[in-house]
Amino acid sequence: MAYWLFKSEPNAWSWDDQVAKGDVGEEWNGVRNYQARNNMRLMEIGDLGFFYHSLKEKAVVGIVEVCALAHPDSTTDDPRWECVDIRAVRPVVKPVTLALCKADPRLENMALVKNTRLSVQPVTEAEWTIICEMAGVPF
DNA sequence: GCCAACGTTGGC
DNA sequence: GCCAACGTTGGC
Repeated sequence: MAYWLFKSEPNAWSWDDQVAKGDVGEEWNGVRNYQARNNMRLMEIGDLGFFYHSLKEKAVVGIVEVCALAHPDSTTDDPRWECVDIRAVRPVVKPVTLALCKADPRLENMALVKNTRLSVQPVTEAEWTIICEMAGVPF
């Protein structure tokens, strides 16, 4: 069981869009970055992730679960690009902002803090626990 | 809207 | 295989 973080611009694909897909979930498509793709190839069914809104909001707003392994990205014919499917599990009680993560010395090595441009990132178990606590989510 | 950071591309 | 140029992301 591993933990991840999925970054999205809310005007392109928001938490509400994700929730509307229900348990069927949705492809996390459109990723054109090798590091992000490689992370998705490592994912297993049932892995959990944070759903993060970039730009104006800059906060973790929900919890998602991987519900399909990496497969070709349907938005391109280029065989290099693959993606997983994810489904919404539950919203957070309190959004955890980037500023909060930066302010917590336990999170200073988080990819979210150190590598702001990576759109699909690994999250350590320690980071997962800390942010779930801050978010008021029982995981 | 600007700019820093980073990734990718392509010429050599 | 190096590196300059360029494009994109995302925080501010």
